[in-house]
Amino acid sequence: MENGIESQCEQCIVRQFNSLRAMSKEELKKVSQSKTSKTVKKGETIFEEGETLKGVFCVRNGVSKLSKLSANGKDQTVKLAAKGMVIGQRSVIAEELSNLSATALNDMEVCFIPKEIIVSTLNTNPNFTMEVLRHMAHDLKEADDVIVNMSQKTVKQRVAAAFLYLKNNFGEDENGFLLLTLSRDDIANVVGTATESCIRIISEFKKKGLLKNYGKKMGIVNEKGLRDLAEGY
Amino acid sequence: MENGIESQCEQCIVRQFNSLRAMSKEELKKVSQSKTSKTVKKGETIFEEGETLKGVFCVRNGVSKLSKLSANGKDQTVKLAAKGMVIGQRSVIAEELSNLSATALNDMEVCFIPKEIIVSTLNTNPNFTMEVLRHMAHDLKEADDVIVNMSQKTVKQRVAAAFLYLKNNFGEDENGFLLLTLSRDDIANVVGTATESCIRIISEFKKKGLLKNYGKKMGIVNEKGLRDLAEGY
DNA sequence: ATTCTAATATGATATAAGTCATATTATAAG
DNA sequence: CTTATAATATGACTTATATCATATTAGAAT
Repeated sequence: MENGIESQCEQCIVRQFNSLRAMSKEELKKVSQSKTSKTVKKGETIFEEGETLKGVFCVRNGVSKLSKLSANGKDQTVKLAAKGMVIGQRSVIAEELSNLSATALNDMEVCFIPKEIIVSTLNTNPNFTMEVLRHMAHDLKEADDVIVNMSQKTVKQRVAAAFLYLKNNFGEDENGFLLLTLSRDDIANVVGTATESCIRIISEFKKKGLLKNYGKKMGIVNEKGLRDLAEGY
Repeated sequence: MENGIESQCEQCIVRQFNSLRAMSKEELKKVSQSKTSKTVKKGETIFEEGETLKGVFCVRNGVSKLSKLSANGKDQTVKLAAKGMVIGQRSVIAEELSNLSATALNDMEVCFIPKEIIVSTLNTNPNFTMEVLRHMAHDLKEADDVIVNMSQKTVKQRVAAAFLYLKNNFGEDENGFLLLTLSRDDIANVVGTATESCIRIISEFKKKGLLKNYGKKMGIVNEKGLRDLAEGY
């Protein structure tokens, strides 16, 4: 849709971090031709649980949560997708309805890539297929870890782990504040707890000198302390 | 190792249920030649968390739990692998240490398939690769569901769901008893709860006419009741 | 049978964490 | 600037579930 220099996937830096890097020049050209860029405002959804996806989305900017509504009406965030990640792959590959919703946690720029291109590349380029498979294997391992954390760690440990995760995956600025700013409610949905519990624990962590904040921005003060807390008791 | 008629993978029925069905006749012949069958007694481990797997295991008989030790020393079962399932694939594909341990929940027969054959087939047979990818995509979806259940459902709901899962995946005999008999402790590890809590809830379910037992064998009496319980309140 | 050990059962208690209520503070909208 | 609305904070209370203790029962070993 857009036609700036960034619209050529061949030159897109973001691609280096996902399975698209295993595509050939010609395949990338096709992707470039058929892809559409779009902006998604904070809070808007990219796709919904139960939808049939017509393609995958490559995150160029911003962060999306992948979440699922539970029977009791609460939203559980299963994964956060940052710049460079491709979302919707699983449903396209399995040819199933999406099991997750994708919602922008801040303003985003995403590229939509029609599933036909993904499927045909999977059928013709074994390197690409293997790369996708490796990514999926990695995602599966991470999901296993989340299962164990959910069932075996206390809410306090999970909140501590969540902040370490945010630092490791999204980084911090020169003053030690996390680049990804989430509301308490968003964090609660990642951790799988009530918003009030999340707020209480964050307050406690601030009092204990583990976390700091400057307005909405949160920062880690004592990383080792957080890690100790997240691991054992 | 063994040489009965069953040792020819080409004829093995079990194969129909896993990704090996996408292999060609010649590939299966190679698998037949290099595979080894072995029996694993109840309680023995097939592989341990942190091990480098030299291949994958195809379950011919019995059931294995795939579990991970949490920091507090408790064992969390992430998945149960029944007849026909291939375990260890994820680690072989990602070329990583295994993130899970596999332990026999009853006496098992498994075939070991060296990773070289798996890797070379992945590199040469796109059908096989796609089949493995589809399986992995399915596993990932299931893992997402487990994450949501773990964080959003009560222990009671999860116990109810576990019995429904056992019925759906392992079946029941003519008298309505589950074919897979697990100890309370095993069930507790699947559900992610304390053994005592698990025992208590099962007792309650028996009193309420949801479950029955005959010695160690457990059976579902009121499936709808269990389902209602597992879903909402 | 008899003994030993593991599995199941149940009570008592402590505690983590959810829920409901109500402030207080930010941020957006007019 | 003022008002409205959303986000954060904290208190009070309830409940689910873990933990510790102790029976009871079943299964294995001798």
